[in-house]
Amino acid sequence: MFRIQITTGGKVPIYRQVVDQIRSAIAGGVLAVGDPLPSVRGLASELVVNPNTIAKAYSSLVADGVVESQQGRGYFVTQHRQIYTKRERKRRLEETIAPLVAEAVTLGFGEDELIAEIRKRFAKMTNR
Amino acid sequence: MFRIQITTGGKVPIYRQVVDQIRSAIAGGVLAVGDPLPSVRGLASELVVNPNTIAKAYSSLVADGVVESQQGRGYFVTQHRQIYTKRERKRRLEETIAPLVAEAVTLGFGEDELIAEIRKRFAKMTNR
Amino acid sequence: MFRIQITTGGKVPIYRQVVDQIRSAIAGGVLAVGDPLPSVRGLASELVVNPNTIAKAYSSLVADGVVESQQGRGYFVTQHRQIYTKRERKRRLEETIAPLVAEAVTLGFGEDELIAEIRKRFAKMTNR
Amino acid sequence: MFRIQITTGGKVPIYRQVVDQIRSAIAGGVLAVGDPLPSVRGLASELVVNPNTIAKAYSSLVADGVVESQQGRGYFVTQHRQIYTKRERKRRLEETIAPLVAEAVTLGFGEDELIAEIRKRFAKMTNR
DNA sequence: GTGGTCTAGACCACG
DNA sequence: GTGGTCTAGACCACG
Repeated sequence: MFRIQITTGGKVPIYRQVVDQIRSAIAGGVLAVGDPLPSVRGLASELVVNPNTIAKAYSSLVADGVVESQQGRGYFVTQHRQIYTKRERKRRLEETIAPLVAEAVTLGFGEDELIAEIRKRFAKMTNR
Repeated sequence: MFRIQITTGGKVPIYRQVVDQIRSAIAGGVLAVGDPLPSVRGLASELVVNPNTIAKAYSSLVADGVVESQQGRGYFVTQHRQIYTKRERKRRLEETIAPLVAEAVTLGFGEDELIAEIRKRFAKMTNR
Repeated sequence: MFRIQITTGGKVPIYRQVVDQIRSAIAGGVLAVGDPLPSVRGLASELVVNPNTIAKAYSSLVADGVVESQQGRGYFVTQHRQIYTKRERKRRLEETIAPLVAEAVTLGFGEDELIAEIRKRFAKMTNR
Repeated sequence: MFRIQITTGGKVPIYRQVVDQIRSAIAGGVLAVGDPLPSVRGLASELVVNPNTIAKAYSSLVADGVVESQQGRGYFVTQHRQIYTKRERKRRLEETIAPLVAEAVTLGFGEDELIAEIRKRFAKMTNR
């Protein structure tokens, strides 16, 4: 079953977490084309956050063409198209990796430990 | 020679970029224990940013125990002590990993591709 | 009710006074887990100082893990986790004790007098 | 024997450490009235600090009437007089204690642990 | 309304 | 010359 989980108090804003997790769910096949998203109010009350926050996340997904709004029925997953060129995707990935590796080394973790933690994170994502 | 480069207009704040790059330089051995950091004012004028922004970055490095400030002399790389508990270090690593994995998946990268990129990053760091 | 009071013109910086008083309030139970801190702007205008000064104080409390910032909502007292290693905690305590003892001796107080005053301070904290 | 020890990288400036330790030595009887202080240059080279820093510390002691300069011979301990009223001394002590106790509690130390550390600090001072 | 980042600039302490 | 603190004020992101 598809569940969104957020953490508060960290640096990542709630709406970003919602966006990222829905994208991940689509990319991972947990949400298929045509599937409905949870309702804005339902999800907001479940996560105990402001409905505006969920609405903002969904709007951002609509703007990116990942989901569409059907008047009065809710939000649904659309065909997800790759937007960036391969080169651009790689550049963005490398840009994100560099600070992570620096942080991990600062915290005293080695290459293999970091990778083990990343595999755990992936496992957690697909299990959900 | 050790140079810091920043990009403005993106979502990563300037002070964060400075922190990340100095951490990378230390992790990669470009900056060794006892080495001075560029002076706050010098770096600020070189990067054309406000000295307060650099001061904020340096303070954050001091809080993590990787550099220290010597009254009236400047900032220096310290002998790296582990100051956080194992639990806290793990919490921080997970907090950093979660958004990265979400971003990678959003960009269409799978687990193995991400890990390959991370290994490349480690290799690049130690080669230099 | 919880009030912060500062003095200017002394050697203790304003942001330090704010940090110390909030710590005392938490240590003494005046502020409990989950309680909000005064808003940055609200406290700044109440104390007639710049909001940046309060923000600096609050950031320092976040770094020590005693409060957390919730995006767009404010700062809240967290469940207190021990984030530093035993060695680091001891190092910090010694660093704080050394100047205190020097000051006490300079003021003409002996070991037992100082300790009596410290016990009084603890008693005052828990009584409130 | 009388030895001054300083730590760099902390928040307490070097000249303050020198001043405090000399005052403590006098208060503790390690330095008696008429005893000479180490020479400015000698102490500076021993501590590997700028001679101006030592000169500044000694000037501050002269200004407070704790030591006196004898032209061409050096600095000597004079009769130390209490400057503050009892009430003022106590007020200053309490002012210093409050943040220490808050810090100790934040770090997870209890009353007895803090006091044990303070006794250790006193022991270290008199042994030296 | 809440915090987060940044600039421009001042004044001071320390070495 | 070096960092440390603080002000005044702007603009933006988040909820």
